[in-house]
Amino acid sequence: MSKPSFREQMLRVREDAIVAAVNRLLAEKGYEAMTVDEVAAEVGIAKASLYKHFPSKEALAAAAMVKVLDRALAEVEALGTEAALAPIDRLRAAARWTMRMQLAGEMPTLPAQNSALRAALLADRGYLDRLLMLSEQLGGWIEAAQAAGEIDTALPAEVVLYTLFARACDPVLGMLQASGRHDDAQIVEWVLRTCFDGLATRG
Amino acid sequence: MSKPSFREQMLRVREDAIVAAVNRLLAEKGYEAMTVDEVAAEVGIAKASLYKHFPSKEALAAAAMVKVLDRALAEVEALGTEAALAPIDRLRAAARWTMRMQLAGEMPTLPAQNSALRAALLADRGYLDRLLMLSEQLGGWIEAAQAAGEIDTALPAEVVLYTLFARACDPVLGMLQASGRHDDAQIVEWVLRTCFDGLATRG
DNA sequence: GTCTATAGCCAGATAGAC
DNA sequence: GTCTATCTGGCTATAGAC
Repeated sequence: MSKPSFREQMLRVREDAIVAAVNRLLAEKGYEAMTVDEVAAEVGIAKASLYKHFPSKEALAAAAMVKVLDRALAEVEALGTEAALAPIDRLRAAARWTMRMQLAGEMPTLPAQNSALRAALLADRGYLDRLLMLSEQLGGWIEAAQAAGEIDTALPAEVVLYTLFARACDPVLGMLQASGRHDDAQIVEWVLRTCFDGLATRG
Repeated sequence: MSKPSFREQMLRVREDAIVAAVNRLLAEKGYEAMTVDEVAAEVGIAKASLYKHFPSKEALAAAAMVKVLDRALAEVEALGTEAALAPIDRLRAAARWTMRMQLAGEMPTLPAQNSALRAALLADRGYLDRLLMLSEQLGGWIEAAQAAGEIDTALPAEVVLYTLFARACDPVLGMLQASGRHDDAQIVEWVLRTCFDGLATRG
């Protein structure tokens, strides 16, 4: 590996800024409502310059989604090294991380079933590879948690996995935050509780 | 009340057809991705004719949302008359109904935080009135369920209410349906279980 | 690689005949 | 009220100078 030149570093920094802006806008308004003009304005460059870095709006969004998955994979890897955690507590910690991300305005919502973005992501090898890797990591924890009697064995691992992905975009977080009556930490704990313990009384 | 004329009946039937088409398209692709041309094509009339019935795309969507709330209110009213049901079972039945609606492709997704539709709905008295009425009905059941020890009292009623609304649009249902490996009834029961009983083992 | 300016397209909304 | 045809604006994407 040769040391990257100054120009290459600048390029990388700029592209990171672009991806960060896209990520924020995706989280705020979703793919369809986000415009390339807004992205350019937020980064502070001309729209044409964006297209020198990314060939299309879809590629822009895909890069942001890949970055989110990379962050999630890093988080999961870090959780995996904490030997003291029970499998269900790893899952809980991962879910807590996604919820904090969402409240911070940095978690793009899942693409709707029939979105132009969805088609682009399904054709993106980098995205699919990371999604698969994350699914396998979490799937391993889910099976371990079920084997340890921590997760309901009446639920297929697939259902548990999808539920965790969906909770990363749970609109309940935003609704509670919008009400302005609660702080973020409290909101996260409530939603985590509904996710893992359910609405019904435990007894 | 005078008997409606034939013309008025035809008008009503046509507008019902329009609202039904909008409802289906909203459920399928969401507000931003739905086009007025598609609505017109599905109803089988010219786009300009649509605008004789509804002044804008937003009004079109709002009418569909109002209709959904009316159906939900009717369902809730019917559940309220079944004296044998415990409060939590009323809530469960209401949630089951929304999930079946979603799997049938008839439940529009909640408008995103920053959507043009959201602003229109917040300015629509008919929508807000119905939403409030539904919230009060469900809120009453939630408090009764908590008083009876059926719903976790560590959760504010507000959190429970928002969670039930959010589960009406839970993407997990669509993901499981898309996998094609399970039938709708099974999917509903799994998601209901995750909602009320949580992912963690009970016992 | 950055910019300004604009092409090309598509969707919401409207005009005007019938 | 229905239609065909069109207007208008905004959005993705590109041309071309520097």
